[in-house]
Amino acid sequence: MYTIGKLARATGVSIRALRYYDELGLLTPAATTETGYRVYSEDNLLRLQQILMLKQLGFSLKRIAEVLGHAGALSGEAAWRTALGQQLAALRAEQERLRRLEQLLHTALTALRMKGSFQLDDIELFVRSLQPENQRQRDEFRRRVFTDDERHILEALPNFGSDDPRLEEWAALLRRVRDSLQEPPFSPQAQQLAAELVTYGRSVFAGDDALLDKYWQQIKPQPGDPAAVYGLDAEMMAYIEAIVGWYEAHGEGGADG
Amino acid sequence: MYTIGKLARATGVSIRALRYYDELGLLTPAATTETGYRVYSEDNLLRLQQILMLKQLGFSLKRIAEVLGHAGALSGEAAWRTALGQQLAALRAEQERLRRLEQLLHTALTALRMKGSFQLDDIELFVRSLQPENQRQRDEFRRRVFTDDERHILEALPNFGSDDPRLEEWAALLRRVRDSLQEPPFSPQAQQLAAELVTYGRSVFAGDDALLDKYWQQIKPQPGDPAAVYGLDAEMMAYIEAIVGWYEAHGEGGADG
DNA sequence: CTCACGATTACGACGCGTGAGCGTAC
DNA sequence: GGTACGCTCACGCGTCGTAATCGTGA
Repeated sequence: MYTIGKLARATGVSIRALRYYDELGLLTPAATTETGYRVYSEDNLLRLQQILMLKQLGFSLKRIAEVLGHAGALSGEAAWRTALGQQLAALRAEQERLRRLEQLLHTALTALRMKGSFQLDDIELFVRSLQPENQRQRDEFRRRVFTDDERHILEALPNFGSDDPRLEEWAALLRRVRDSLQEPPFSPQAQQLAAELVTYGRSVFAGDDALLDKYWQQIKPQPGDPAAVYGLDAEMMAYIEAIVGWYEAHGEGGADG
Repeated sequence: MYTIGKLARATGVSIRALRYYDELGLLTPAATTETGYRVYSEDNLLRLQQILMLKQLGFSLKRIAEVLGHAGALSGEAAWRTALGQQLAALRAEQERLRRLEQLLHTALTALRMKGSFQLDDIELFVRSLQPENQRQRDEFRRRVFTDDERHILEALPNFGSDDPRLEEWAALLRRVRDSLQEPPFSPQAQQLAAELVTYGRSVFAGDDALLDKYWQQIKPQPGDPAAVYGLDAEMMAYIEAIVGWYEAHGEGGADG
């Protein structure tokens, strides 16, 4: 027999919590004194320990009440397994949700690095692009247009929701491009950028210039259309083509397409 | 200029939510008519979009109020980066919490398979064993006692918090052992179990019988002491030694240690 | 006059923490 | 008779959904 205070000390549960469990009907004291004091029995202690265990496992009090039942009997192994399995499934779903949130945050940080600010549109674009349906469409498109080897390289491109360090580099690069849109393509600043863009492109496309070109053509939006790849709207792509074109015609590289 | 209903339709936010944001001071309408109608401006719309964006990213309304400030000005890129970074950190912490919860649930399921029920003790044991300090102690102990090669094998043992399918096998096996504790070691049932235990041990210890023995000696608790490895208390281990001993002396195997 | 739209007020959900104000046990 | 313990309200937290009841606009 325990008073509420003793039970609280014995189990580490607060007195308030014990009264709350009583109020919920989750843990009803075995008896009450004439003066209204709650009196807990050993059975109460056992049930409380089951409650605490399920709480540890992330069950809500309501679920605990369902699982333990009014009687307090553990309803048999199969029922336990079902309850635990459901909890596990719910937990996994929540983890999946958080994983997507994390991708979104990475996206936001990258957008911030690219533009110095970001808007709802940026986020919405990514919420959409993370939908399974869009992923499927994109994959299907890639399967039609690219060979297996090519897709292998494309899938290794820095992924927007990740914390791939190359993303930071790419964001910084694109930001400088955006800040240089007024520069004529032949200016030293623009040509410096062109050189860095070419280097970056080579590195992420594993030196496969032809694939880079093919990909570049595929993602080019119509003027005014939204960017197919974040940060690469028609204006930016046109400018990049201009400076890289000049770079390849006159610059140090002077090489292929 | 929008009435509350138009703004709601334009943004997908419920009227109730807009009124709530007003009440919080998070989104105050630009004006109010004499009759009390809220009137929203284009600036209000922009601010609402920022609010929605941050909500997408998992910010609480209170955090949003802090980040956006009373003025509504975005406080500069660095401040944004800080806010997003903090949110990312919080998100990661939450993910880590859920990962541990998942391990706990796996543990509970395994305990259930082993014993047909489980208690707070079972869970507490694992809560403790998942503490970083205990992990460190165990690692240190293993470094003292086992060679690098041996530790390589030990680390590949089925891990309790995982969903390694071998765990299921192990749990089922141990449960049958527990149910057979009354059987004499030479009974066919006990000998069948011994054979399966030996097979299982060989498979998870990559055939290294000597290491299996060494490990077995290390985890053997004093009689009455709690099990060092879940499910392997002194009684169980003594019984397993008895049946496997008989098996190796008289059974089909008839082999080493 | 109607009828969609606006307003305010308040309860509910979750799991208690934290008082306030009072009676009880030792 | 002190004081540690118990009791019952009741607010607060976060984010609205869901009435209920009433006034306004076209």
